[in-house]
Amino acid sequence: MIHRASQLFLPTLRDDPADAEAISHKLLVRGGFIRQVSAGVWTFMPLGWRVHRKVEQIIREEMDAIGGQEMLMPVLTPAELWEKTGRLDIPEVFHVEDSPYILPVTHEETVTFHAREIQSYKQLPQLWYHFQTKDRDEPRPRGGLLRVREFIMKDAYSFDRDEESVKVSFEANRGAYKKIFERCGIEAYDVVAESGIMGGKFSVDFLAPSGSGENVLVRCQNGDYAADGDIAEAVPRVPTFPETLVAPEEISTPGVTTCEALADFLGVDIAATSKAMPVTKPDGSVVLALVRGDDRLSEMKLYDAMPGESRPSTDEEIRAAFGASGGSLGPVGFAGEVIADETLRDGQFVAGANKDGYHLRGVEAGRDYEPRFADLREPKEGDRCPVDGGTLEFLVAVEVGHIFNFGSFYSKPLEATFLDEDGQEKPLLGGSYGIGPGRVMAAIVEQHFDENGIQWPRSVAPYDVHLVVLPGADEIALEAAEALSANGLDVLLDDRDQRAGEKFADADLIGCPIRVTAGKKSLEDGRVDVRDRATGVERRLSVAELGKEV
RNA sequence: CGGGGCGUAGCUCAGCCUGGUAGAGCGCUCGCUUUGGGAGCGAGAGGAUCGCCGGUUCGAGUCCGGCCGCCCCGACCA
Repeated sequence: MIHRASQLFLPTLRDDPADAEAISHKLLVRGGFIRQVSAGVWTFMPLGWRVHRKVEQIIREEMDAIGGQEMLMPVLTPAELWEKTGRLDIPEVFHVEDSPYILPVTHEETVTFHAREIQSYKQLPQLWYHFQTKDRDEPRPRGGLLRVREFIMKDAYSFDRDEESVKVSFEANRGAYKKIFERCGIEAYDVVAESGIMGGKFSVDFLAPSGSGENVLVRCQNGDYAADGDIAEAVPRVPTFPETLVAPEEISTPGVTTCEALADFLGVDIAATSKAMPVTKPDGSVVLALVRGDDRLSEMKLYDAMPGESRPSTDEEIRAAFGASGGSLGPVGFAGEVIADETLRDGQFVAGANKDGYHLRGVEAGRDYEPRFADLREPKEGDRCPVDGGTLEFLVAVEVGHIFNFGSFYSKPLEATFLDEDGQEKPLLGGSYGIGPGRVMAAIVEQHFDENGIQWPRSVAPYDVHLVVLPGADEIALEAAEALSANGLDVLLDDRDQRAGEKFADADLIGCPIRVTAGKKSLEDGRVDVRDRATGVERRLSVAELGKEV
């Protein structure tokens, strides 16, 4: 197939758009792939839509390969369904004014509505999917296609009879996702996602390292460990402890309220200090979370250690519970519960004395206070791999896929049950598996570009070949285009009346994997120049060779 | 929702501090010369109620107030 650039709606831009920061945002806009309509709301222009559809097709093939059945569920969804599952109050849900409908963020309710037609274990398992628009009133769209308010998602849903079967479905989808990302040319890691907030259900994220993104991927340089930065377990360095004391010793630390200042003031390793973070539970009780002075408290992990709605304590609550202000708080003498990070299990630390302007040296867990231990710290640069002690890398990443085991969360309220072999009526066990092709596009660009533009992997490129026609070479260019097209390749024939430099610049920007140039040199020797976009390697081939070799 | 920034031509921006009748480059049209990495010369068209509303002033793109939109950081994120 041949498309003439002179007839396409393909507005490329010489300058970066003023409001773009992320590479993928800049290049996709400049290359004429996408345009913004309003914050987080985007149009895919002809070129962008071609890429989107290629990504879709890869996803479709891999879903079909594991037995997925494509269907299409509507966007408009009765709010009633969501009322039953308790998701109507999710703030991101768009409500349609003066109507009983909502615009859903995903389709679990709708798919479970249909799953009610499953009657017997004999019909299980099922795997259904569709590509459909999702609307989410995101508080903050950002980064071009990286986070948007409306997008097309491939969401798949599995239904199974028991946990064992759920596992099989889940792993099948995980495998399909790996193939999808591989085929799209994306380096992605499947990592266990934060599960605490979802009440123990299991989910896996696929994180693609990227120049910009909202997630942090923690990865061992030896390749044996990868995790979401929110919940990664990493091995912190061992502190240098001062001389051991038989009992805590009070010291005056006037005006010292941060661990950094404390370590400086006392001349001790900051890792040998402890940091107290009081939180208040719904019943009003104050719990003290304790981490090492050089660590940050992970809210996610604290939630895991102490489920329920807690929040940082107010100044008044702190004063009442400790008799001191923030900056001088510590576990010794505190009457409430203390949850201490594992790093505080051994050794003696400097802690707040619960007396403004004073700290205690030589505070030891188990001797001076009785904590409950938990993993509470945020992993950080310099930590070691929990598997082999190797160096950990912290990479900004984009979440390109999320697979989720939700059990009977939806089937129970929506009464989607089946009759099992033992004659018992049981709720279907579900899983959901999402990928946003638009975000995948952005991630591909984030991983494949240079200073001149995008370098699409062949599998998703808008066209296989960008054929640059220079003056006088129209005839041989057309022959070349037809030879390539006859070979099953999609050709962008740049027949615009523009200078060579501009055409080359556009070709680099748009990023088709192969560029063919027909120009003066072709007229001399009857051949064309074939250049690989990614490597820059160029060779001269006859039209006949083109058909065979490209 | 908190913090910061921005809003002037299709695009990228200057002008605002210090108020006085709106600018540049790119783009667009035509011609000639050029033509293998964003050309040169000439001619030309069109183009911004300076985001909106209000205020101050003889006079507001410029100063003041309010609002809206967009971007970035944070919070949030099925």
